[in-house]
Amino acid sequence: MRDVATMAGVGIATVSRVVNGKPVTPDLAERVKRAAELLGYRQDLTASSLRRADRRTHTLGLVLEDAANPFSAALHRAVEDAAAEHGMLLLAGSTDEDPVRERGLLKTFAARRVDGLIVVPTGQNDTDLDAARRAGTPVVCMDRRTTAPQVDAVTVDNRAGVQAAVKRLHAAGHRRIAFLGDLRTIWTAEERYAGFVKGLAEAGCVLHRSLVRRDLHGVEAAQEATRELLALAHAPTAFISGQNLLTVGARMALQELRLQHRVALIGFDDLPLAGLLEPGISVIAQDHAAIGREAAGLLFDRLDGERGPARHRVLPTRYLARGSGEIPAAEDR
Amino acid sequence: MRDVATMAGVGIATVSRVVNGKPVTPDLAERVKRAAELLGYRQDLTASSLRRADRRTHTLGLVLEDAANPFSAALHRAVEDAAAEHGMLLLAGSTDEDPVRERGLLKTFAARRVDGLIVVPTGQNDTDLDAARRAGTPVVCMDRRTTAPQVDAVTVDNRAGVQAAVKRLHAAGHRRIAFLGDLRTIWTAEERYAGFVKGLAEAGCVLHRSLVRRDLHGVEAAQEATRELLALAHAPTAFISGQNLLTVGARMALQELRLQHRVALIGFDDLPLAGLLEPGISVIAQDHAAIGREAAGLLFDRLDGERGPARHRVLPTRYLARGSGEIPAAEDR
DNA sequence: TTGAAAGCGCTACCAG
DNA sequence: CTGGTAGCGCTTTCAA
Repeated sequence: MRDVATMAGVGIATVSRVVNGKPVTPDLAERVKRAAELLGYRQDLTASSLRRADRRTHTLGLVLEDAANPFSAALHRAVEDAAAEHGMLLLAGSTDEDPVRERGLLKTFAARRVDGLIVVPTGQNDTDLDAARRAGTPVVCMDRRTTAPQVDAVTVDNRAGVQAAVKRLHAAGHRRIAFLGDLRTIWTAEERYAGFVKGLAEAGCVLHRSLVRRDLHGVEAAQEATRELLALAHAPTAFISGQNLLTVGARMALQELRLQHRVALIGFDDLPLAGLLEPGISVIAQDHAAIGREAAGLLFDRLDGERGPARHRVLPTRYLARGSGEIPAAEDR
Repeated sequence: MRDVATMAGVGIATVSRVVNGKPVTPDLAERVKRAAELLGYRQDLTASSLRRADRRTHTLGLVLEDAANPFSAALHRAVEDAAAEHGMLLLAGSTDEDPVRERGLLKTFAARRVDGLIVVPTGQNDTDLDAARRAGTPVVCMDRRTTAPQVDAVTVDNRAGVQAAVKRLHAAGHRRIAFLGDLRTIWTAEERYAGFVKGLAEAGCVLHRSLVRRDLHGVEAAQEATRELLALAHAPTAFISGQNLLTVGARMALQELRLQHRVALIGFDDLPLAGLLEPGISVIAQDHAAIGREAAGLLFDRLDGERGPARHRVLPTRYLARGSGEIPAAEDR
């Protein structure tokens, strides 16, 4: 920049003004631009934000469960688009539900002075989230809640979604409904299970503890659990799966045993291609784009100075009937 | 940091040494740490990299086609893991195949002084990639090649993959094979088409221009094209689809017409759940993790000082027979 | 081993 | 409107 100033025969401050589009005599501006071009000048945003009064880096930190999971990917893209509208870029990282990794990400994001954080929290690090916020970095939780104060969250109505699904299954005659749940440390896993319990209770249906399998993580765990449940003397006639990979595992087990047309299955969160299966997988779908957009919105509020207590936006789920959730209970069994 | 120094009664340089783990008398180090703790000191990596001799930001720029696409997501995660091993973080953005967006991303990544770039290039910005490299930022292309010099690339053997698929279909009696291709600006789309042409030629099979549909982008375009092809007087008995979303669209059209068991389909790139469909979708699969890992490896080489000409790593594809590619040609038609 | 001081590239302030 | 100058938080000489 100094070189550009020298070459253009102007002060260094003028170059800065030109680069930042502040009012400068056209003649000078032209000279500066030419010099910048000739010298191959490249603006340095890191130095700029260091000196700038607001110290903004125009960077957001995004903490996901696993960037490779289609669910996380959809959130990522939604946040990216919202961020781009505000001229912000995303630093992203995956936790794999490991609080140590989460902590590491939060720390390095903080050290890089991100303007804000959007986090899918593991649920075992609430103090770190609070610490980040106290240090001046607004934090918004996405997909899950947290207990940290002044940390906003946007989630879907997990309980209501599962509850409605249970009612449907009950109405179709199912009395032995199994539940597959993700790690109990995950907020949504607990919420969805709560919805399951509530749904059964409202339907006046018995909750068979032997048909509940929680703390399952990943396709294979669900597949194995489903196999085991189906081998039971009084096997379930329907399954509710609390996460997308678990749904895949459950369906794989069902197809292994050629039971996909006889045993009902409703999954939480949609899957690509779910509609092309025979029968299609019925799901409790969430609007990923809306979740990400809303989370970004809450964050930008905070960046604009909002100082109130934690806000919690709850988005509705939508049931997509594709067949697997519409299988009636077999007469006997 | 100055405050910490004052409080600990040491020089500011000593605090820097402690923070960076350089040798300091244990007694002093202890005092510094305590002061830092008390004052809630948080390291500022942006300022640090500004002053540091190597000027490294420990940040990589990742330019994807669409962060929400499972393919991009898998690459993202693979690169993230490799980056994390080297203590690097990822700035990521999507181009949607728009060279203007790509250019914008490259520019802002450069302004943020990323240490290196891993790019899935739109193919319409090769000069910008070269410009980045000339400015001192090593660039590696992932999934696609580029003509820019000294820009490494890691791709799969697209031609060989499609070629082998064509041969399989031909051996199964297919003589009217359709091809669905993505935007022709995309390098892989052209390569895959080249493989299609070569495969037909080697099999001594006629290339029916009317069965080739290129420049398709997204599920719906492929669905519509597939419908049209199937409505032809001499409809194809088999389809090869050159991209994952196109495969989905093709399969949707096939199922609409209940032809999924009669018309063969082979897709390029695997899809989640593809194995659960009836029939399963046979695909030419690529190892996303390997692609990402390899790309990161090439980049770290460059960061370690490698100055040679562009290197191009070609990874093999693997054919996954799941049924849809094993459907023989109907006797008549 | 330590501390003082210079300065990374930039913006903010102030005097002209 | 413009240029000089101070200084963002840090690392790196360099001398003690």
